[in-house]
Amino acid sequence: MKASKMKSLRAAGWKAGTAAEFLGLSEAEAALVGLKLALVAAVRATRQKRGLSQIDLARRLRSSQSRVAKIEAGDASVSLDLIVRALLAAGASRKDVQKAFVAIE
Amino acid sequence: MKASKMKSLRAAGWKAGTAAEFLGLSEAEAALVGLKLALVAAVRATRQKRGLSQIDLARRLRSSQSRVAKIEAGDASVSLDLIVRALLAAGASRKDVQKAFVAIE
DNA sequence: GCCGGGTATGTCACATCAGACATATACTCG
DNA sequence: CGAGTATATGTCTGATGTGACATACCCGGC
Repeated sequence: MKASKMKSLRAAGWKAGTAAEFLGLSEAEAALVGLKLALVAAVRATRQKRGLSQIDLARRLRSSQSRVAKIEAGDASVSLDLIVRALLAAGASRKDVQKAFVAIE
Repeated sequence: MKASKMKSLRAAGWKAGTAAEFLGLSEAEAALVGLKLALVAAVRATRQKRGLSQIDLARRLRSSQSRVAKIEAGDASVSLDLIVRALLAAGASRKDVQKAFVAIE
């Protein structure tokens, strides 16, 4: 999806000044992906630390095992909202979420 | 949406052990809302610090002024993804996002 | 008064995400 | 080997989020 968006933008032949915006955009996309990956790792770590199976977490999340698997796999069809919800449902406190967020290098 | 979900759960007459889960859920919901509000405030602050109008930010985000307004208003129809994207598009660095996240009490 | 830039609010068609299910894979223990 | 448990992957249908547009609401200067 990101790649296709970039392609269409390129194909559109943007005018002066838009190049910087474009670069900024992809930079932002990369940052967002980084955040997601960090949180995703925290979800799995938190879940395992509590000795929960994906099914257990799915129950707490009121979702399904397959969706939990997708969350942890960093599947593109998973939103940041759901990742954070999963992290909280896994038992992470607000503070833990913050730490997970900061645990990016 | 949250309220309706809670209602339907209540109406469903949950079994033993589910009560704690239910409480945990609403707690998580509250934490998520808190995170969103903190980030939303950061979006407006960052945008204004850079002297950008909502229209300017909308352009960078490749979205519309009305959506930016909704983001900053904490509208329920706005996802965490979009809030973070807006924050980044407003010029916030990854570090700034982390700080915004931590700036919750 | 009335413009003008900036912001807020409501609506809608379309895109994306969600939960659920089936199914596949992997690993352990008899 | 088969049975059990945990996780991964693909695909549906319905729910939710999105951009765009119209329009209303401010407020400052003219």
